[in-house]
Amino acid sequence: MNISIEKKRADCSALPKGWQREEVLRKTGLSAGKVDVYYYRGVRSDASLVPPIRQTASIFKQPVTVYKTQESKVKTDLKQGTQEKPKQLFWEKRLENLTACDANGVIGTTSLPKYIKPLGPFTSDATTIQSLATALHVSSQPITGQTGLKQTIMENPGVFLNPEQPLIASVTITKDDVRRQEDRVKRARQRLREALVAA
Amino acid sequence: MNISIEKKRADCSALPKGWQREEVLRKTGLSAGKVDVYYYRGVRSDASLVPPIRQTASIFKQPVTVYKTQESKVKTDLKQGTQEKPKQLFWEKRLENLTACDANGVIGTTSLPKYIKPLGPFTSDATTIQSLATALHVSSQPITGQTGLKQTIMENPGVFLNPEQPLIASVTITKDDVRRQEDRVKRARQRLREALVAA
DNA sequence: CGGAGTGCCTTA
DNA sequence: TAAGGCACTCCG
Repeated sequence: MNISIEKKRADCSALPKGWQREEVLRKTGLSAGKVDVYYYRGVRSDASLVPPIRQTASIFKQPVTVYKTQESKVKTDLKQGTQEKPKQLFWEKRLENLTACDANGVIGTTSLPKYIKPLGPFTSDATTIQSLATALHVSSQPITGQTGLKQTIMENPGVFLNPEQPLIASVTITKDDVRRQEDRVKRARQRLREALVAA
Repeated sequence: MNISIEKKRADCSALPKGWQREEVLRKTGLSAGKVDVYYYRGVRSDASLVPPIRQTASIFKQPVTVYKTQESKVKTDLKQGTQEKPKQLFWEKRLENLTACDANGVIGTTSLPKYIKPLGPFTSDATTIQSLATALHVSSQPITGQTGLKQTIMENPGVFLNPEQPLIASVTITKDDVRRQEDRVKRARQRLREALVAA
């Protein structure tokens, strides 16, 4: 019995981060036996497309905040193969014009620390923060930012962006940074205590 | 204002008799601007599908034989376009096993003159006669029979049959043929007169 | 109209 | 001559 592999999909070190190479064997016709090569880019983290949301699960007697850690798998079977649906590469685009608000209007605004530099096809700080916050929330690996060459990424972000990192330039957090942040939290807590005593 | 033709349906000399070519412009999507080409075959005369029939029209006080010279136009709108109903190409098939009869059984049988040769996907003389009789009854153009190559037509009658001609090989009726037929009618009338006198 | 899969031209 | 890369067909 003659066994031959008809489809083979794999990472490939020569490719930019997040890309895969697929080889498909032609099975019929004059060109049967030839191989077609296809390149696919892995999906960027899209957990944020199903954001944490308040909804009522019937086993609880009150609303509960739930979130999905991974996309539910929906498959469309076309012929014998399994087809993936197209997905949004720059999911941050969806959140571009959304802001938190209450009855009095928009709640605060945010700004980036000076050592966090936006990098990618978006320019607003809000978009950068969304990207970073999602990475921190979802990623199981260290957050480093984009480590590729800025020029390379900016010329063709669809190809060269590292899909597993947020839209910021490479960044290093030192022990000092951590210590400074701990101090800041400590001071904020102290002020809160004083305010409660004074009230 | 930019006017472009979205649908264009026309005869095409490169096509077999009775076929039309339609070009449809894709208006949206990735392939917008491309053209899909469809081929349609004109309907073969199907007047015989509404055969002459005895029925009562209320303005007459007795049954009257009526017949339709052309199909009544029934349109089914599918989406925004006008869809035609599929029609039977070889309508003779419907009549294949029908014969005239009276209380005593089948009335007579028919046979073809030797110079009328059946040509098409049917073999019985009865079918050939139905086809020929309908053509003589309905057609406004001269009946010549199928003028294409017999082999071509037989290999793919659905494509190469001339829809405006009956299922007989090309035939020529000479002045002599007409004169012989006139003589035959004259003699039959003569015999009828004699029979009536004798009765 | 989209997409998988094949035809076939181009390049070296 | 092989591999790459479009164009195109065909069918859902």
